Parts: sequence; C-alpha cells; structure tokens
Amino acid sequence: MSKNPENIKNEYLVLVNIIKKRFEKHNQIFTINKEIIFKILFESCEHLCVDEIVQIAQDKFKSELKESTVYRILSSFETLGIVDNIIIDDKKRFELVYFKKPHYHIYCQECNKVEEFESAEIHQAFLNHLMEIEFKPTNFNVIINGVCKKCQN
Amino acid sequence: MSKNPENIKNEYLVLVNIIKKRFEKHNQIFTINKEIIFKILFESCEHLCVDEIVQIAQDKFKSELKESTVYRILSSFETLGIVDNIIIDDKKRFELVYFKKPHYHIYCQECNKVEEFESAEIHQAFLNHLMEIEFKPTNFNVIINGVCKKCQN
DNA sequence: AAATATAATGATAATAATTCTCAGTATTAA
DNA sequence: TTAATACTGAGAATTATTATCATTATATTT
Repeated sequence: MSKNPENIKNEYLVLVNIIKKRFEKHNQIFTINKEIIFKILFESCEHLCVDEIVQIAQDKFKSELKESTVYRILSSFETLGIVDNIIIDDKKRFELVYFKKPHYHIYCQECNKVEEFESAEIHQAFLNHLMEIEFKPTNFNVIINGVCKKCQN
Repeated sequence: MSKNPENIKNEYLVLVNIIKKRFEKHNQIFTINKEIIFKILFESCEHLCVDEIVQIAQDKFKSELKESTVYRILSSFETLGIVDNIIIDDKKRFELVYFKKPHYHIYCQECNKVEEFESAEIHQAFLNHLMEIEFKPTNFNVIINGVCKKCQN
C-alpha cells in the first residue's frame, strides 16, 4: 500500500479508532487533548520530547495544552501500550508503538540525528537467543551510538 | 583464564593502570575517589545508580564521597569512555565499558532483575547492517523488556 | 434535559535528579 | 617551597517529573 495522503489519512483514522476504543475499555475518555498528542506523534517523523510536543500543540493546533497534562497523557499512553519512550542523548523521547515492527535506532553523536531501521536478520537473531533462555520479550529498546556516514568525512 | 581471586585482582590492577594513564593523558588526577568508584563498579555485578554508589562507598569504603562528586566523576568516566549508562525502569544506571564485549540487557518487568548476555550472532547481524549503511558504531545500548523464565509461571 | 457521577484539566506545589558555583583543599610541576 | 592546576564538599540553582486539588468537561441515569 503506497503512502499517498489519502492512505495516510485512512491509516490515521483506523488507528484513532482503535486507541479510542482502548481508552473506553478502561473507562477513560479519548479527549481532544489525547487526540492532539496522538496526531502530533503520528505526523512527526522525529522522536519528540515533552516540551517539543507542547510547542507543536501550540503552534500547529493553537492548543494551550499544559505540560502537566502532556505528562499525564503520555503516561496513560504508555500504560495502554500506545507509546514507548527511548532515551537519546540523555533526553526522554516518545514514539508510537502502534503497528511498528521491532526496529533499531542509530544516533549520530556528530550531527545529533536519530534514524531508525528494521532488520529481519537482527530480529531473528534476538528471537533465537531469547527463545533459548525462555525470555518473553514485550519490547526492544535499542540505541546504537556512533557516527553516521555523512559525518565521517 | 579462570576467574579465581588472584586473576581478578590482577585484572583489576591492569585496568586501574590503564585508566590512570588515560586520566593523566587528559591532565586529570586519578584520585582516591575515582579509584573507589571504579572499584565499586568493578566489583559489582549489578548495574548501579548514583545513590547506590554513594551508599556502597560509605558502607564498604568508609568514604564520605558526596553525591556531587559522584556525579562529576561518573561524568568524567563517561567522557573518557570508561563507563556507560543505561536507563532501566526509568533509572539511570552505570556499568564499566572496559574490556566488555558488546552485550545486551534483558529486564524482567515482574521481578525487576536485569541480566546480560552476549551473542556473536546478534552482533554480527548488527555489524552487517551497519556496514551496509556505513554507520560507525561506538557503543550499543540495548534493553529488552519482558518476562523472564521464572516469572512466567 | 437536568441531575449525578466520573474523569480530565490547569495551575501550582512538591519532589527528585542533575548541574553549577565557589571557597577551601589536595596534587603536581618547577 | 612556591605557584599553578585540579579536586572536593556543601549547598544553591536548575530541570524533569509527579502530586494535589479546585474547576471544568464528559458520560450516564432519570
């Protein structure tokens, strides 16, 4: 399925519906604030931290979302398995878990860019080992620090 | 080389000497405080956090090492590539980098235990990919959350 | 639609983690 | 021995995060 605007919008609606139901199942309300945060994370290709989310909410959504609310919502997102956090360069950042395959982050210490990649080979290697020791993984948190191709010159 | 007390002591002395030189090379003094912290990390099989290090320094070494000093020393250890930190369950913990092969952490969300393992297969799989994209890794930070064998019952 | 119960929010206070400051002390080099 | 440099402790300052609570919004019941 190609990633044209129509499909992205569709994917978004499907996801929103899923997590809306998940909140309702836990007697929680899928409020406009939750939707804003979800949308910000959905639309961003970066891994955002709390203050960036607050900023974007103001700029893009003209919303006066407060920090404390963002913390609260992100933490409920985490509880419900909607987002995950990773620490990059000593800063906590969030990403949507939904429909993402296991993936790995590379962080360039020169240009401070984060990129992601997937690899069936790596994943299989992990699973082989984990099966052997009978550890049941729920999520993978992988950051490889180093220097990217560009910055090596 | 077996891990009898004699060998461990020897390994310790070798390492101390190496990092001592490294500090001198950077016009820094390898003080008794630095040695205490290094020793604590060397002797511990756990991943320690700042307050645990302070505690052990008091109990085992009768040292009044202050928090601010610990922070300062750990941060200089990090700069010189002597220690690494990983976030486990939202808590920053430290481990010696020295002479450790790339390894991976599993964190059991039930019993809160952290274990490490090595795997040539996984490491090779990572290297394959990283070589392909020409990313030069300096360190791997991997935490797999899940449930360990014991806690699955 | 009004009343009730429940959940969410904002504003701020409280706490925890980390860094900064600076005067005093220790170490090294000359 | 002196001078220069680095280290330390104690606490202040900063930052990140959580807790509190009165108010507001939402959902449910009648």
